[in-house]
Amino acid sequence: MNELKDLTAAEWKIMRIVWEERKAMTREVYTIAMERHGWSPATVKTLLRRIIDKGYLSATKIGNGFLYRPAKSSIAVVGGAVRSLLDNAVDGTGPVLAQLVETTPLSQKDLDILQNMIDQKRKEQKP
Amino acid sequence: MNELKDLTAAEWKIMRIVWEERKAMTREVYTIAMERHGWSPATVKTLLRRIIDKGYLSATKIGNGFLYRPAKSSIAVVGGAVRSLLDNAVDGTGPVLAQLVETTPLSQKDLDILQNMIDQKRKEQKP
DNA sequence: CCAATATGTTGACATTTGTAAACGATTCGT
DNA sequence: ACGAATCGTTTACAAATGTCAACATATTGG
Repeated sequence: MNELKDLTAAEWKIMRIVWEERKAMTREVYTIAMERHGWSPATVKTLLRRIIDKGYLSATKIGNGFLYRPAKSSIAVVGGAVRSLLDNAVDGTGPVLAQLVETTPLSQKDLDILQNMIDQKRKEQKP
Repeated sequence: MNELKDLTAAEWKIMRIVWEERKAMTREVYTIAMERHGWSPATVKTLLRRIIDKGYLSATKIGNGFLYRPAKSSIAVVGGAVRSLLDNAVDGTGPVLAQLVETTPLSQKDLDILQNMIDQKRKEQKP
């Protein structure tokens, strides 16, 4: 319902940290962001606030500050972003997905999952 | 070699038009952009110049103006953008790809292409 | 050849994004 | 209870992006 504004490049990096930690306080986030991107605590604080505003993180007050947790799974958000990019694929999503599968390292298990997904899709299409 | 700067949202829309037309002059592009997004010719001109600067379009002078053509295929550019997004998928690319296949409408042909890609991947993995 | 038309270029301006310091409120250690 | 450490909030500012008008120039129809 709520129109989610897209994440910016810097915001993605912060989201990734929170997704990895599953939940984290400001301190945790900016410690990691410091090592990983050399960002100052102030920068991280600003980004966290903006992400909250966009609705990708939820925060609950704990003691001094907040505990942040993802408002949506990374699969959902990344998947959504990718899907919106795929709309730019003039030659169709098929070829792009193929190129992706081709150039991405996938485990045997990943391949099985994809295989199943495709088989199922096929059935649904022939009722 | 040349570090391509990312396209912005508005630039993607212009690129899509040129990819569709395969080649086009300014007039063509902004006529379509006008219908599709309500953009003024001036806006389109600016965007075209910026995209040229970023290296996603090449232009050859023809008569009064320029003939633009994509410097790279949409599959390559879109694929690249998607791959870079997938790096944000904490849970692994496998699940995201699965979710994508699941939620994207795919033609029978698309499914075949994917099927092939997967079969091939499997072979490569069992030497 | 000249007026009408179409193009590229330049300049502009509001908004968003990247990056961060400073300040005031809050909490914690002792 | 009080000073030290921490947090969130406010403010700032340069760069990038979204949008576009004006102008000088090139092209073309008559």
